[in-house]
Amino acid sequence: MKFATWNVNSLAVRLPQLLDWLAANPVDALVLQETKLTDDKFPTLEIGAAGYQVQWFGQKTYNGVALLSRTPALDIVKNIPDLGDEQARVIAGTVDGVRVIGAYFPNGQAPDSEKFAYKMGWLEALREWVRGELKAHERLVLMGDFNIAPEDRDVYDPVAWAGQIHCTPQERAHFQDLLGLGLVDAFRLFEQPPKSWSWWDYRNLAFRKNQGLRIDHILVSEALRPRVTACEIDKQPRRNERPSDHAPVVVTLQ
DNA sequence: ATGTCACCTGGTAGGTGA
Repeated sequence: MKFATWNVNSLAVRLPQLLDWLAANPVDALVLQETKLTDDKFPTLEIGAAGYQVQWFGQKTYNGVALLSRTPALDIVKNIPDLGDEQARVIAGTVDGVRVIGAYFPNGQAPDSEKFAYKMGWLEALREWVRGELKAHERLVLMGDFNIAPEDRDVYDPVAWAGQIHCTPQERAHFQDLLGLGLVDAFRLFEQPPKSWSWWDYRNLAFRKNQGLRIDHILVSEALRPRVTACEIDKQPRRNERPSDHAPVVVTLQ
């Protein structure tokens, strides 16, 4: 069984690449972030023709998430219950007995900004909601664009990025809080190439120079951990002519 | 290199968010 996450940065632009990727990587479930589509514009027919069920939750211009799966996803939840978030950032469903949560964490802009305060509140609400989800679902996967680089080895220049957005102690503490609920970073269960990133800025020739961050993650519950046999970042789509700035991350389970 | 992309409004450019 394979699950994956990908921030596509506009599904309207990236749909052909998504269909190509799914044809080459027929995962069992895939969560998308930054679809940037209102619900009436979601390409259900094309994704259905590719052999996937899909649940989606979007808004105008910003954010937007989706959950694609081979088998129908059950018990769908959109956004963190009771948070009252106006931004479309979370979609969850149960796929083949696994609770799958796909999330587009707030960017946070800068540590002294209002957007950072929003990010902190959102992270706290997510943690408390996921705590309950784990009680209800022993087999759980939380994946998406976390907009957090958990450790210095997840940053191409940790000195330059120290204290900057994605790398602040507050964000990293929240990441550790999620692990503390009984989740594990699937990527770090395995030996990985050094300088493994999931996002490269469009600017500054960052991809060509491999200057990136690892901010897209797949966390699995303790019950799933023994079943994880691989976790990889697929850089191939980032080499496309008109790529998303993020690469997909894929986890394989027995 | 100060090097981009996607979206909006309101237009043949500027602002925002990432």
